[in-house]
Amino acid sequence: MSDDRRLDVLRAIVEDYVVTREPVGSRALVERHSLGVSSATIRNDMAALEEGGYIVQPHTSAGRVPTDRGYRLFVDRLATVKAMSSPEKRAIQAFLEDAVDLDDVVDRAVRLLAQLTQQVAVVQYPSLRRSALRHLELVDLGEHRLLVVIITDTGRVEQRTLDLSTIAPALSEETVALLRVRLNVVATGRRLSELVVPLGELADAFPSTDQALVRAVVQVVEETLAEESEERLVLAGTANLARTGAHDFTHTLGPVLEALEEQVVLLRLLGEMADDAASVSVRIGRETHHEGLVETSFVTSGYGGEDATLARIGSIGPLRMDYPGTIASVRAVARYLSRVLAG
Amino acid sequence: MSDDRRLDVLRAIVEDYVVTREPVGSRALVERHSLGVSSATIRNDMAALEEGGYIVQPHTSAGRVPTDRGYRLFVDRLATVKAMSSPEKRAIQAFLEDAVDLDDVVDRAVRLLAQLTQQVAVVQYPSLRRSALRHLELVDLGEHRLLVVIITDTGRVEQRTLDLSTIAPALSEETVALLRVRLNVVATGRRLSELVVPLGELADAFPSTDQALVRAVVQVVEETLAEESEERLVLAGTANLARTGAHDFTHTLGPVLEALEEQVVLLRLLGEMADDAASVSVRIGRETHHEGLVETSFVTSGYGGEDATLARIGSIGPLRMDYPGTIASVRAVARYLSRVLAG
DNA sequence: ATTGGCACTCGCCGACCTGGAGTGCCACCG
DNA sequence: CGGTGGCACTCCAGGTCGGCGAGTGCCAAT
Repeated sequence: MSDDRRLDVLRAIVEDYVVTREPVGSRALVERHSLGVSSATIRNDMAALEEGGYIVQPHTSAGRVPTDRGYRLFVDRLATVKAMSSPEKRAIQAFLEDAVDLDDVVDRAVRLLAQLTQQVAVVQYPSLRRSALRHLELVDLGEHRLLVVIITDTGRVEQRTLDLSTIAPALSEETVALLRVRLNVVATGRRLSELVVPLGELADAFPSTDQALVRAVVQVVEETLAEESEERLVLAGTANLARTGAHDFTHTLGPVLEALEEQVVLLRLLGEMADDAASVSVRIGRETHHEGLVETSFVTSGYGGEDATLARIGSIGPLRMDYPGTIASVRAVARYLSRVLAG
Repeated sequence: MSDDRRLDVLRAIVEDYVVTREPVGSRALVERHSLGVSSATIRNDMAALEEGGYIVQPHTSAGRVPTDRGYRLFVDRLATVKAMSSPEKRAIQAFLEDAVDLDDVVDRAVRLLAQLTQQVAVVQYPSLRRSALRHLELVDLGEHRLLVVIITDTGRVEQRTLDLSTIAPALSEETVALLRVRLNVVATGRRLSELVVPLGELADAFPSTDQALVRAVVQVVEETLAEESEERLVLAGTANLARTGAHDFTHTLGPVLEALEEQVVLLRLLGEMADDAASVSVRIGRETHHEGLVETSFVTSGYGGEDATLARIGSIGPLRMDYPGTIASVRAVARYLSRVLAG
């Protein structure tokens, strides 16, 4: 018995089901794919595949539908990745290169991905902790308020204001200038995650009158880096859910939207998938470990450079999505996004 | 014939329909509201209301449903505004006051409004052009790159990087410092919209070698202010559409989501409604002038202080929404949002 | 192992029916 | 003249029924 053919059958089922959205039967299968055997043979294979848990029939006397497990096997062993056409590549690159700042890059990337996949796209802002620091700026706002601005090499800018009325009521221009210089000497060019120790030692180098000030500033910087909540996400293409996936969800669309709004859920997912380094990884159905997303799959990739992944982007769609196409799109956008941020 | 009673009937129809989501008939009406007349009389009134275009019946032998026009009359003349309870007020204020920066305030406000109304909430970022300037900062990033940071009194921070390699290859620390000081002298405390002329004259005060630099910086500032695209929006509660409005839309949910993603559409709407100054205003169905939103209504209010409206917030829900409740929520959030930004 | 054949299962779809809610109208009344 | 009770009429919602067809599982044959 040919094990290969069974896999071919599974592939055919997935491909057909993705297109037609309807359970696919043995007859239709032999007609559309040149499998070289009769429908009865296919039926036997199907029975075996069902035995293995790769497909199910919604009712007796209906065709077969892939299960989570079936899709999993499909993406792991059966899917041949589609290559992007050159014009597509150029369009992607051009579109991203036109961006004016980081917000714009992220915004363009997420819209682009939503457009390409016709699904929901999500882009995570470049991680603060894993970025390298380009500049630290201190601005005296008057009224005992100090603005701390953190600028990373990816162009991300974070700011916090600091109330100094109880710490350093008389804030001199010179102290601020000195602190600015020293902070930058210590910090510039380093990964933010490597900064905690050197920053902690900084206060010692200042006269005792200024130490409280220095410590307060250092603390703000550290807090900003530590804040997980600052792992910001941007979404686009939720409308695609309702459009293309109209008959996939309709009654279960609510939970999906809720899950998408709960950024915590997405952040956890993205975090879990970060293990898989910079390559594309896929979560199918229950693998998302989230109730609202059992009928969806999530394709993600890291971005941000060869060595270290800064953050992730991804595309969320119905279980029966075009996996090869989505994977190709996610990979392409991730790649060009990395390139634009590096350049 | 009592014209007043007809309006009472309309009010009753709207109120019932909002609750039951089903066409309301004459019998049910007399049972639930003490109108003091028989159902036959109500039927006559209903016929008159239908004649006037305030209600329609989906089919013969069905109850009546309010039209856009009916809702309009309801909100204009019949709706008594609900007052927020004191605990609610306090909760709103407390929740908004906990925010750490502008992004956080806006984020909290939009989530809060979505939660209160159980609909989609939208908050527009405080307008740059109408804000006053708190500080302008210039940061030399090295490699001929200059970072321009604009900080407004509402806490909004915009930044742009500027490539100077062709303009001022040798950028001296002193020039930057001088420019920073002079920019702030001219700009601090002014409305950004009043800045164009004074900024334009600034270059003349510099030695000719630096004029190109000054002009470039000024241009960036002006561009940033001019960019309509920087009228940023934040949404929340799209999941509420699918949940509560499940049977209102289902098949028309796609277009609604598309419209919401097209921020241009929302911005136009908010812009149109800005005429109505700081008070709450309502767009019902077709009044939105947008195909995807014909089955929705939009309740908005300006916020940002007594004198000048900085931007708007709003709530979008199905045609048959709780208008008094929504209006109360929008007004309350707008009010406390203004207060928090001012404080 | 593959295949043609065949009996069987079931969901889908249209036809049909009936109950009930709601209307419009009319004749009547205070 | 506005309000009311009554009544005939309409038409949707929901349920039942039966036939069609797609699809299956199994078996005997190759």
